[in-house]
Amino acid sequence: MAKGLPTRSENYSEWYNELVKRADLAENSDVRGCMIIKPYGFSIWEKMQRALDDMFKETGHSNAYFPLFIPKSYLSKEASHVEGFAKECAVITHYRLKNDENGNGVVVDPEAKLEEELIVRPTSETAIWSTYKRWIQSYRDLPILLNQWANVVRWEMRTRIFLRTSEFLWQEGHTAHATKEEAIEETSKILDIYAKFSEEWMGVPVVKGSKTANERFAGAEDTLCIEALMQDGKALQAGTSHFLGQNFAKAFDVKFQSKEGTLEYVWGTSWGVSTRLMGALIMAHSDDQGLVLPPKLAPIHVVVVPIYKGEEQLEQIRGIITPLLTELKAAGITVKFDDDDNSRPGWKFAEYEMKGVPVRVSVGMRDLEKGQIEIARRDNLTKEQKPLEGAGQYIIDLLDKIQDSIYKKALDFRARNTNEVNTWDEFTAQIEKGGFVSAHWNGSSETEDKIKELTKATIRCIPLDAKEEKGSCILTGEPSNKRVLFAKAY
RNA sequence: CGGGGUGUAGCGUAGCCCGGUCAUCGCGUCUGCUUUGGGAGCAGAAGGUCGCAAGUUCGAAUCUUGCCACCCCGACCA
Repeated sequence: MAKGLPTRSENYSEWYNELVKRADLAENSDVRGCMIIKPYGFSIWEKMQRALDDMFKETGHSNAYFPLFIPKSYLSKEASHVEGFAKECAVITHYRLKNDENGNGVVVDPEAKLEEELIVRPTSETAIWSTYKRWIQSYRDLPILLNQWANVVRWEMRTRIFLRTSEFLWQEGHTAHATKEEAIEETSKILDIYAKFSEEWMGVPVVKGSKTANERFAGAEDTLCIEALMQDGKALQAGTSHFLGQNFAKAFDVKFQSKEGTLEYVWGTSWGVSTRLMGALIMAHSDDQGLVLPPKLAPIHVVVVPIYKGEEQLEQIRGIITPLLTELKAAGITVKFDDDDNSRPGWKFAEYEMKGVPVRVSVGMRDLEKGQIEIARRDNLTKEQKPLEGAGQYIIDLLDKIQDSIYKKALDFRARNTNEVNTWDEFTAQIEKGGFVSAHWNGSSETEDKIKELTKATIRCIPLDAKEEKGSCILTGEPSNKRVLFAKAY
């Protein structure tokens, strides 16, 4: 009989891997570094997509689709972009296989070598800007606000399911603007959408900030990000929004004629969140019993488990519970009545806890006699008896309460695990303990590198709301005027 | 690409040192009956090129060599 998970305190990463499998979210594929997202896991991703997509549409963006393959030469047009991605690109060199003459299956046909090799997109800036060159001539063509939902490939050396896979799913927004100000505004507008989504839908509090030069996107002038804190005290970059300046416009020669008649380079942004969010969701809330899902992203909100002996009792329960199911469904709540006779209630309880179903209702003959049902919350594992009368509204309200309470719990966790330090000794000790460490820094990449080398911690971001404060750099003692957020990161 | 480790049924494993009824056990699966308020019990059944290849031997899961795959630790990353 399948029993519990490894606990988080025992072995956090084993707990995570096991949970992903046992909750039916995903599994590793036969291709190294790639994952098979299973139906239950994918339906969570679909809910994420839907919510984000709606927000993008509300802010004037449209979806489009660009090809998986990018001519190799495109990548090299923007210097720092190539440098950032060249080391992790899958390359298409041939377009045909043939039967091996020695009968060993199929082999690459050497006759079918491509004139120009193609790369599998690690991101689409180059494909998109080479297109924008054709689409943009005048200020009237601007802005262009596009998004695409796609898969990308980055040939990672070490992979973790959802957190870092060689192929992952994401959305990438690519916008083009006439002015610098407008592009910068777009960058922060998107960051706000990401933060709102993370907090209100995923129940994961995030810090909005900007990246240091070291952590910036290859080809960006400025990278904004949302950073979340996982239960093991490590930080996770959950989304990024880049101000590209005119870098890609210059690389791809994208100019427009302004109202005044001058010819100017276009300003750009790009932004994305990926299936990594699934990892954030899992690690932010789940416990040793399994997954804990915020109701807004749960594929099943409520599961009803009948407890019965024989067909007759089952039908009796079904009859009495049906109005409740109907009421909940009418309120847009996804309910599953689990009348599978092959597994027993105890097994079902454990199984739905593993899968993170927010609310479980169980009903047996004892309850029917008293006109009540048992309602159990996944997030805090409490259960209570409630009269069947009025249970529908109670559950509807409960789901909101759970959504809220999951967020508050994560917020509280982050507050307890965010610490200000002022000396190097405090710093190293606190980094060792985990969590966000807020400290002064002299602003140089060399110092950041040195700190990383010594402690494995990186600057997750310079928080947007960082207040002016005189201090001295944690490593060098040089003056600094604001604190930045350090952590060990995924 | 460096350093370490592991490959035996769908999954997890014993056996390997010391070659010979050793292919073990648990879970899962299938059939039947009894069960059903926190991961059911009994009885029966199916399921394996012991990672691949070559070698040593009368005989190889076990010894030798080569190859492959995966995992962990490092360098790189959303």
